[in-house]
Amino acid sequence: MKEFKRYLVTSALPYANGPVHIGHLAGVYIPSDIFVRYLRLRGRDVISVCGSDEHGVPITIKARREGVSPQDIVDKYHAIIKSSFERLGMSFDIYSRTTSPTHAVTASEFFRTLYDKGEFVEQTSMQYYDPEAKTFLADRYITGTCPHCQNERAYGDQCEKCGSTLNPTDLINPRSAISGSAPELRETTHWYLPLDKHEEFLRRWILEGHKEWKPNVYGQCKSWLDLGLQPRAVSRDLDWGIPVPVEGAEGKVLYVWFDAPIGYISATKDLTPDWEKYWKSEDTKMVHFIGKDNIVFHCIVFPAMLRAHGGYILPDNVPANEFLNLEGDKISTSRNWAVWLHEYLDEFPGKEDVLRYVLCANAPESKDNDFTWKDFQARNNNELVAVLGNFVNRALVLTRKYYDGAVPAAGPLAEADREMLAEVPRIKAALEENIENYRFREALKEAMNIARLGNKYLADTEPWKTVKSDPERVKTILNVALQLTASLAVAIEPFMPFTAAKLVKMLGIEKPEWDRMGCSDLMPEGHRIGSPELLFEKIEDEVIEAQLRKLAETKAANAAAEVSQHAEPQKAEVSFEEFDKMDVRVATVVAAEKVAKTKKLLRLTVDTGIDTREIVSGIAEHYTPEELVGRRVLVLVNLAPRTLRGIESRGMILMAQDASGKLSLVAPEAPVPAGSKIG
RNA sequence: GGCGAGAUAGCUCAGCUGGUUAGAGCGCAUGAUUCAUAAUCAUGAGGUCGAGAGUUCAAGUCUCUCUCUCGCUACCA
Repeated sequence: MKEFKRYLVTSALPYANGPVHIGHLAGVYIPSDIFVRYLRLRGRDVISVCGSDEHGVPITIKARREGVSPQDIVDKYHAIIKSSFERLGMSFDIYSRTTSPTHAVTASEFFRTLYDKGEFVEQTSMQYYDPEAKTFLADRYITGTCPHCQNERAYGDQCEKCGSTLNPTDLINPRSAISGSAPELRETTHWYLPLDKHEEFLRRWILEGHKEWKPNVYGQCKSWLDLGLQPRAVSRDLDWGIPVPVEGAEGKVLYVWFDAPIGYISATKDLTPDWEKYWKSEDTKMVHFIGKDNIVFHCIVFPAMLRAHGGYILPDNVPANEFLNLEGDKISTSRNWAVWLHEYLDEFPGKEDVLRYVLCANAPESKDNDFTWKDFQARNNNELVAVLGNFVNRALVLTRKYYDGAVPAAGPLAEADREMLAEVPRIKAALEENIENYRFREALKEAMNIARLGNKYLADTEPWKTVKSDPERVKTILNVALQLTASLAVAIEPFMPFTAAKLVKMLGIEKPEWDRMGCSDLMPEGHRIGSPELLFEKIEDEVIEAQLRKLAETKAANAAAEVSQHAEPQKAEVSFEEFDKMDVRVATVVAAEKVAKTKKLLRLTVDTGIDTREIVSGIAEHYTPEELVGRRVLVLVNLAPRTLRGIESRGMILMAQDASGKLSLVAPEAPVPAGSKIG
């Protein structure tokens, strides 16, 4: 096992086009904060860096939509994210941003170094250009009609209605989102990082050198490597971002995914002049905390960048988590299906640790998980209140009652006392083992075990009874119980820093060092404890119901929005002659089969009354071949033939589509023979 | 279609390189208890470990096939 002298912990840079929600917290920030708080408690040399990711196209689009500048957008969300992190007790050593001056220099120099070393490939391609706005258009800036579902508001990279992934040139009737004019194809040159050149190295480094990475991370990397790596563009034609530091590259900026991870480096530079010690010494352990959507960038692209640059260390581990769902549905910023951190902090003042606890206890460490308000309530009431809060309260109240708040002296230890005290070092070891291997939910369980065992210890020794028969014995019991509360204060600190601080204050001691956990002199004899307060309070049903109502309202609003959104405006008027050109017929499906190696395509043989012909239709996700045979359908028979997957498709089956994209056959109400005309 | 991850008690999850009656927390039932925020403690019920086949003296754990969920990727009206 390699010995490291210091740690560099990075947490995924939140994208500054919206606030942070519980999914981000459970996946990235809570685990990261537990890890660094633990390392600090152990006296390790550790720095934790993070910051807002503020470049990229989505921010410019949001700015345009709201009629403000991209800078306004990132200023707004950077402030919200930064302050909500602070309020949650995130203990970054620095929370920076990628619009900082340091970052501009760092990212620029990084690019230039790779450029000068010849680590890039230059490639010219045809891209849409807006002649009116005099700018190349990013994929997202081009709208047009989706060739698949005819949605007229599809984007150049994706149709949000049918979910298809598109290229800008796929769009029918493309338009610039900036000026509305028709874009033209022009040549543009970009720089590409030839990942294929680093493939062999990455393969060895990850697949052979890091078998200990989490299965989801390792598997995802293997999947990418086995597919074969392709050169990846690192520049974009855009006016928001870090300019490409090359002569003649005016109007080009670094691709956001190139500059974002460099943000970790710039943040470190802003934090300490000693930054190179953390980034360039082999005895530094670098750990990237991210969500599963970032695996490829942190395990493949960024390491390739660092290696191409030279002089930098690579991550020792990338403990990516899976996703957290909310009440059974995927969290979505655009659909407002989320519990927003800043809203939670306002609505649940003083309950920062409850959220931290629940999100850690239920973190999606090995698979996607679900956050429910009912579970949130149950964990608070049955675990935090009943187990942790209750144990501390019992110990402190008894001490006040019997000894007026002064720690009693321990007499000779009985078997039960020794057994109890011996548990703590065992728990301490388990905590260390689990945290250092990124198993935070298991670690949290161990920390809670101190309180659990404490409750059992009190139930077994029954000081409230013994006090009448053997008051001397009770002194020992409560002394032991108080030592436990002090150990507890250290053990829970990485997970629940606010509660730990409150507990330390109630005990009237300094925060004990990690290695003193389990000692039996943490609470010295005669020391006066402070006044007991409750660490946690019950959360009533009404509070949970209110949150559920809020989500129900969101759901209703989304449904309403979807309906209005999809009642698309009427298309341009057509003459009767134009309409009459369409030849729509009733036809009967005589045969149907799946097109091999496709997910959506069916090859249909239909009797149109005119002839029997083949039509390829993308409805395999909505209809099975069996249920189609014999069905009457409407077919546009004089549509120009098109060849799909080597099959000539002659005509189009008419389908109705609902808001969710579900397709439904359209057929005459009464049986009408094949070949009947529609019109 | 290809690839990856997951599928274990009502719920959320542990189960390392295959080895005695499959574990934990919560929930549930019963009992005990009252120092404590009706909190706690004990006991118990509850699982053909997604389905099927195979390897083995022995499989939740290895192999193959299949099903479902999530993700990546390809193809696509």
